[in-house]
Amino acid sequence: MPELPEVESLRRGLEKRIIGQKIRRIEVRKPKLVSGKGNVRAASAAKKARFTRGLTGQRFTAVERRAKNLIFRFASGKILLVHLKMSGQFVYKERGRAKVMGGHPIKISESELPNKHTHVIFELSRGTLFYNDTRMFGYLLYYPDQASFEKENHFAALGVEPLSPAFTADYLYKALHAKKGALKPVLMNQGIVAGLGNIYADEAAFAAGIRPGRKANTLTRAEVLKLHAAIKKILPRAIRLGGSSVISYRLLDESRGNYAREHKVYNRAGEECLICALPLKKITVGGRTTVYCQRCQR
DNA sequence: CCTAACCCCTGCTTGC
DNA sequence: TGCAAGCAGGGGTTAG
Repeated sequence: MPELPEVESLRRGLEKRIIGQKIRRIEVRKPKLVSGKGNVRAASAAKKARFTRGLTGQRFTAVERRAKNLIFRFASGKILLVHLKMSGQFVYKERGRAKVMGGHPIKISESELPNKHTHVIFELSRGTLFYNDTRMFGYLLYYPDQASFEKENHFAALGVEPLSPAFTADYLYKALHAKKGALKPVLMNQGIVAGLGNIYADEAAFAAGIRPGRKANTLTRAEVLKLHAAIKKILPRAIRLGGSSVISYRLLDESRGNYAREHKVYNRAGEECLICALPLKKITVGGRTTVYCQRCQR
């Protein structure tokens, strides 16, 4: 489940590989994924044609990230917005043999693509970009220009970027104290902090020594400071390691991110707490599987 | 104003 | 061993 560090890692890989390249051909195998919300089957064919026509021949100029969204910009001003949701992934394969780019040899994948989970294929100048998505919750949205992108205002409900200066301990304190519910749903609320998901919410809560189920408005100033510092420390570390590869998340070259091996609680229910050795407890908070240490987290 | 439930979808896990 | 039901999960939407 790609969260901010995974999407950011992917963004960096995409930036390195595809900027400057042109889209030669597009094959949309699952029109639903490029049809936006409220899609009716009848509208899908038209949306697919619009998507394909609109982006064929376009040259990539930038790859940006907002929360867990990827924003591809083109020389013409056109825009492609992608959300990977649960299982979306991009894989890029350079045509021909491995060659050195940016000082690193490109890893040639062993897997065969396209496969049954490949829903959109972008043939680029020098290679092929595959969009795979097992659960098909993800989507790719095409905007003909900046104006239409802004008009749709897809990011209207998003809160601050946790790695931006706007995300201060004070901001977090106020947000937490404005809520009556548990801590974890607040951390995962994209309208408050944009980009945290199940993994990093649990990891941050552990690092701060706070139970995910604690009422958000009972956190002290000191606790919020620790939580804020934990988020500011964990996310860059995870990005540096390429994110957490659990389930289907892979980097652009299909390699795995290395942050999963540093998880202290996520996916470790029943295993020993790395601090006190007590078995980690698994509960549900806000409808999400949650793991924490009953002794180290208060 | 909030929270809980539902939904989208497939693959893995569990239980019989 | 096989199969069906259950579950997971981001996040938008709907119901309560």
